[in-house]
Amino acid sequence: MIYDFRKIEEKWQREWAQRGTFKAENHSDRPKFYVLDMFPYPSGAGLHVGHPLGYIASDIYARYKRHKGFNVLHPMGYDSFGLPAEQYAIQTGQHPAITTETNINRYREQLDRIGFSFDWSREVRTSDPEYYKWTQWIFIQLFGSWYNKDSDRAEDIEGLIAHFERDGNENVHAVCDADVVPFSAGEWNSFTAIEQQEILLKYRLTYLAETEVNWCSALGTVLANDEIVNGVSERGGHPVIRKKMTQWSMRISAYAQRLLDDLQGLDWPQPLKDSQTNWIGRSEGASVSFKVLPFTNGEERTIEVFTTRPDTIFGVSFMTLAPEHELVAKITTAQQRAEVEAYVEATAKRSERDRMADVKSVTGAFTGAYVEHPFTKKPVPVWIGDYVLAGYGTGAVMSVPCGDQRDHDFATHFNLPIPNIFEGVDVSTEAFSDKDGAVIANSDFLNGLPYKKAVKVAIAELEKLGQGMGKVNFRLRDAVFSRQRYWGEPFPVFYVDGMPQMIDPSHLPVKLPEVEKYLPTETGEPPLGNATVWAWDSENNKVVENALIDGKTIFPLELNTMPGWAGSSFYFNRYMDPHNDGELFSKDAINYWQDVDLYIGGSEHATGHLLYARFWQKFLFDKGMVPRGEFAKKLINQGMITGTSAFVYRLNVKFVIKYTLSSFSERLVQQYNLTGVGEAFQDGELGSNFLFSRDLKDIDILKFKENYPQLEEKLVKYILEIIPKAPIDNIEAINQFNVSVTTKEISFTPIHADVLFVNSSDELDTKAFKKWRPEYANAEFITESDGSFKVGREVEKMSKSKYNVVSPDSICAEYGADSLRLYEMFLGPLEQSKPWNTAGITGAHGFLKKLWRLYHSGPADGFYVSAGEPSAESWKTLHRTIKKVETDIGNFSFNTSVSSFMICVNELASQKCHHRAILEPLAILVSPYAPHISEELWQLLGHTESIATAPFPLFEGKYLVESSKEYPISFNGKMRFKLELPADLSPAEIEAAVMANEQTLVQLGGRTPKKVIVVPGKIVNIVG
RNA sequence: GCUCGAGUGGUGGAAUUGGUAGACACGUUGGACUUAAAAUCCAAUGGACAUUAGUCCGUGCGGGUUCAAGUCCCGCCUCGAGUACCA
Repeated sequence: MIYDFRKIEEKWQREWAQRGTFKAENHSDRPKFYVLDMFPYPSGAGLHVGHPLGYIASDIYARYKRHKGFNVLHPMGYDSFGLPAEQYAIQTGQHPAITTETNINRYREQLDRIGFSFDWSREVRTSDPEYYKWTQWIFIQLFGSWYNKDSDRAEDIEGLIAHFERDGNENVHAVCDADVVPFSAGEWNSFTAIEQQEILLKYRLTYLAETEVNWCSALGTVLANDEIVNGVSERGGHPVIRKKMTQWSMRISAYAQRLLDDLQGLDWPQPLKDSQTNWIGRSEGASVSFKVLPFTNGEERTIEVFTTRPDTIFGVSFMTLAPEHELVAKITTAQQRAEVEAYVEATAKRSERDRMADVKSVTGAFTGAYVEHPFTKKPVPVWIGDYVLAGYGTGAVMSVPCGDQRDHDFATHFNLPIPNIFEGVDVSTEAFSDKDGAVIANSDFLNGLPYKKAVKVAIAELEKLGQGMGKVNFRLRDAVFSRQRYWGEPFPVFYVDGMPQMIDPSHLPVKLPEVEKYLPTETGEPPLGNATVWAWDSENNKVVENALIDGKTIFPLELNTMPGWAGSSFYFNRYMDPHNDGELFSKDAINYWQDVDLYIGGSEHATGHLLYARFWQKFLFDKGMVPRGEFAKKLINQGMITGTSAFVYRLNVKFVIKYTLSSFSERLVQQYNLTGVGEAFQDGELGSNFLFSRDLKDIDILKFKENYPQLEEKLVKYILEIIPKAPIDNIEAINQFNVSVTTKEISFTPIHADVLFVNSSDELDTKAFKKWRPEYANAEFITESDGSFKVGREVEKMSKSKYNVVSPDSICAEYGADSLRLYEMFLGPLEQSKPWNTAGITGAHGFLKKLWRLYHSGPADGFYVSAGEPSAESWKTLHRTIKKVETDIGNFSFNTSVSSFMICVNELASQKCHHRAILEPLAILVSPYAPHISEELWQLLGHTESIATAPFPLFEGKYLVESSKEYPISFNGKMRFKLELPADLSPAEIEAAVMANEQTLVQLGGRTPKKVIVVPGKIVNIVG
């Protein structure tokens, strides 16, 4: 009876769906286990074999946990808002909701074929109004909260208002805008409502503020820092510049310290934690304020700087501000104004990418202003320079050229003094930035102190002056939360007198309006401005169309939408109770499921999704809505499956054309610098129409001429056909030339061939290739000596543009989902990146056939297991496998457990084991990996219930007890032979037995060993 | 530049706490079955030398510790990932 995987897989996928086998209950006596995958963005390209890798691993784990008696939550959904759907809409006019729906259906079809045990009844889609209702709801909660540094958590804004009414903002320690001015209770109460709202906005956890943003004009939107890679947009690679715009921001910076601290307790990959630590970028130092000179008409200005080296304060010889620093315009002297303004303008125009590409060149300008050194009271010149970043610290630095290389470069370039404050160090050519090697000198009260002490003393002295204090600074900046896009969550916000108002949660969701154009409007307004009327009727509490904004009952709505990460920052909680219309999730559900036990996804989300999601989780935790401050206990980054691209090699040729002139004019002589000789030469280069097989491409011009004389002739002919006939465009002159071509140099350009046209022996279907690339329709394929045309191979990222995509559907069709699952796991360690090679799948497929045969090789055709007692050998094989598989799953070492299955089946087959006592537990062991075949065998074994919840076989050590051990006997550490000895011998007995052995005597050749090492149960080493 | 991670056969990769290097699979070669192919099964497969027995070499390179090193220590090399003027 053959293993008909198509029938079996289709049958069980249908059965599971009908029976609701994997539906998780929110109430259970069994312990809970939550296994989560990062939900995909449903792109138009569909899945390739790299995508399901993590899903397969998590599915194995989820199935294993079900066998172990857990109530498993294993949901799946779609992160379905985002740029590509919208870009597609702009190009084709198709509504993103429609293309998204199509893509989701395709994804679902592909996922279903792989046999995942997802509980689809809990599916969420971020673009579904029933879902984004809650994204909007959380936004409202954030708006209604402020961060209290004293309690170190987010609190309701009402409490803050009460405090203002009672005591003003004195003694309020909030994480908020730096430019909040102090006010008393009396002042607060006398402020207008709008003034009060303006002040409160500076405290809220999400706030509207004019900030420096990353503006990408090609995408027509702002981008978050993690959406920019190497100075260009992550999507599309468009240039990005810094620009001031009024935007919604999220005060993630309030949580910087907690986000850092709580990493400690997470079982996440170290590289991922490192990159979050890096991104948060905590640094300890001091803030120092410098007074701006002179103190005219009583107006005293100071410039704040942050430094990690307050100990070097006596080395300050100038100060540098970021060109965007707000004081630049105010302190620049009339004399320097023109230069400074020109510099500021020039830097503002530069894109991020230009700036990054140009790190080495030093630029800047002198403002003409001076500040006073806090200790020496000497004037310090103030410069601006773009090496100082506006967004970090205060956007100003105290420049210590002897201790900081960038300051040193700047000083050298502009000829500024470089005072030395280190004992016995030469700083004339290079700054001395080694903290621990330094003893401070020329620094008044810091003289003779080492780094750490000097820092302490300097801070203490600054505090005495009231001009500084110890400070911790973070690199992490607040996250810009608005996007000028259509396909995202609308804000639940309308504006009254220019101040943002939250729509009452009872009226959510605020649904996206229909628009005709998805591009931002000409005026730079977001696409929602394209809706005929997109306004809020505050009387009837609804979005209205075709009504005039009157500022009384009809108000303008926020036109921006939320960024992609909004919907993904809490979806793991929503899965717990996805259809709850009255709450984000019920108390019962969240208290039962608590948090994610295992989260699997890509490492590219390290500083985006995974940081934002932790932030929102902490916020919900502060508000008492979730019981855990971290949402995922354990996280694994699956590696990438790379593609194996195929190449053909196009012959390129460098050639010389010789023009022999029968007669030539004075003009030609001049134009081509002819020296009176009747010849002119011109070099040329072109790609030919000849495609070479891979092993032929390592050939030089001499060999080429020798090996392919006819080809060279053709090539010359080809060149003659397509090059201009004469070095001038005078038609009449052509006849005066005799043209000949000599090939001079050849090279090969690799050209992608679609892997679909390549068989397992790397041979290319040249007909299919020609049809696919019409520009090579007339190309000549130069084959190997055996007549085959072979492609070259190279490992690259799997992508459509590289024509190396292998789809899971084609694998499922040819080998089955179980084969795909096994093979993906078998490829190598989960976390590692590894190349896909379709040829290898026969190994996994062959294993499944052998497994099937194990249950089908009785006396008659068909299913067969026997009763009775299996051999000791078979018991040993089974229990060794149970043990191995359990430890492997525990270590997420799925590749090694697949090989242990292979070993097990190979052994059982050679033992001719047909015993139910062995084959029944074996089916369960294999079931997490290859669920379809296991279900089928389980049913054939006579079970009516699904195998999914069958208890995992218990390991029993008694089956592995050995009566003897085959000892490797080594001499000076080199294994020479093996010796079977009883397992219960003492070391002395082992030694005696080994020394008495014939082979030992041969090895020793009469010498007496110096020492014999016996490790019972392991090895014997004879040192001679 | 900085921070991580990794280098093992033709290929993907195994190797418990320092204890038989190369499990398992792909590929290759040879054989059986077959009219033939597919499928299946059997055997060989790190390199060199050797008729066999066997010997020597071998986990990126150079040292070291140890009875014993892919594994531990020191110094390099190469590749990959992340980050990048963070004061």
